[in-house]
Amino acid sequence: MRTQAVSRYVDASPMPTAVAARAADPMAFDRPSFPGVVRTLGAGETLFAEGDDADSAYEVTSGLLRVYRLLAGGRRQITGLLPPGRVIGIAPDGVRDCTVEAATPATVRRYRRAVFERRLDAEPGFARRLLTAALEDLHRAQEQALLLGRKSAMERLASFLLQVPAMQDDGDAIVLPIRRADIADYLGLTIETVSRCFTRLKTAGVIALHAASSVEIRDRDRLGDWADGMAD
Amino acid sequence: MRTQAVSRYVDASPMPTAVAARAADPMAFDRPSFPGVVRTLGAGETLFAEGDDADSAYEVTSGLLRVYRLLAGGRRQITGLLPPGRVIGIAPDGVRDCTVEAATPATVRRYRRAVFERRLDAEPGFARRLLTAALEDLHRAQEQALLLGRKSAMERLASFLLQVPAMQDDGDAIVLPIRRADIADYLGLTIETVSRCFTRLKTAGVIALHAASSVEIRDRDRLGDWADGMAD
DNA sequence: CGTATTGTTGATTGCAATCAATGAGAGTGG
DNA sequence: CCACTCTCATTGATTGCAATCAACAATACG
Repeated sequence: MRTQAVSRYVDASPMPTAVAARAADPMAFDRPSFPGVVRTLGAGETLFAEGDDADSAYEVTSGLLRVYRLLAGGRRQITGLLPPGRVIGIAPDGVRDCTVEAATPATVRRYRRAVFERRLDAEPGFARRLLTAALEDLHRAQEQALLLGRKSAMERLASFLLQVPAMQDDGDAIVLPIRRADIADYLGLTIETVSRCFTRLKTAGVIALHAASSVEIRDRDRLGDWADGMAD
Repeated sequence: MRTQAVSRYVDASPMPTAVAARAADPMAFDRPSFPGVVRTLGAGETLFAEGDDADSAYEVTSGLLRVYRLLAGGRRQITGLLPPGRVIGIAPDGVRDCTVEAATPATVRRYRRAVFERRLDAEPGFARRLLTAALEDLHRAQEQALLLGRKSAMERLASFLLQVPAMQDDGDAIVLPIRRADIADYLGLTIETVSRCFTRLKTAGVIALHAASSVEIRDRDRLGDWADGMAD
């Protein structure tokens, strides 16, 4: 039952089940010989900030982190929304180049620089796995550049909704774990524009909005058309 | 002499001297045991295209490559401009996710997948160097996202001019190896807007335009102010 | 020297930002 | 349980920046 799935999310965990499952492995850094220390973050809590000394890397184990950079006048660009399984904070030069906060209540496993280095030397293939992960991040960054540089507001939101399956409950019912402000800053828009685009998609019958944070994708194909600028 | 430096660029190589120097090493993949095959590209020539099978990686050895993605309606977003020393094309999944062309006449060294793999296994630390390079790319991508998502046209162009030292002749005389169309597609703008911004910076006395491709930075600090939105 | 390509400038339009209220929940305390 | 408040989201009116449309200028090139 869809409703049940949603309430399960609300009751127990900040992330839908699909994500909890993903959290179980993909990267799975934790090893007895290279222990990660679990840290719990409340919503909005900062993991680290731009300019800080970087002496650890982190793997997201639950919740959602937001990575961002700030500009004069308080302008913010969110460059990443990290679901469980993603790694953040490897900084060869020792200084943080972005700020990371919990967008929802979250947990991470922390790996101290020394432990990380030791493992890079001891475990052949570890650097390679990290390389693959970094290249995936790079691909996502490229995708975001395309979105920010060349897509209209409607295309941005539609692309976003299609790309969020990371936080998706199956059955096309999505519970967005983040607020309009985060979506706006991720898409390079304002909250008003994001809201208007939601309304337009709803009016077009492509999505249903049960609550501000509960979106149901009614017609995935047509949403894809919006994302590609093939609809109007 | 400044003029000499510029003419040296025009006469001999598509890249100014500073870059030729950089080309000598930073990454320096070439090893007798892991040979890279040199390939020469004419201006506009394609190295590989989105969707192609990926069986090689490349190191830029001269010139400038442009990395881009396309959207419906011919919209193009350039996600990277690669000077000598940069590596492109490592694709664990075997499929190209972007197109790479020579923005100027260029040369690259090609490393076949098999050679690359062999080296990853044989040379400890190679994967780590690649990881560091990928993380640097990631940082640049983040910077670009900030620019595309939150900066005004003037801020974008000013940031671009300050960040191009990769192609810079010392003495603040820059010969831009690329056309307005490339700058526009890199900055998420149109050529008209780029042109207007150049004119405004020139009128403000911050830069001088000797020719369309020859820009001289007259006041680096004030250009920095423009880049940060602190000028008007 | 003529043609093609690239760059600049001007006029106008249009999309998203900004400014300004209003509405909808969630949590609190009476 | 119901005001009350606080935060977040939606909607409306207007502005403003950059895109588009349209000439025109400059440079490269055969």
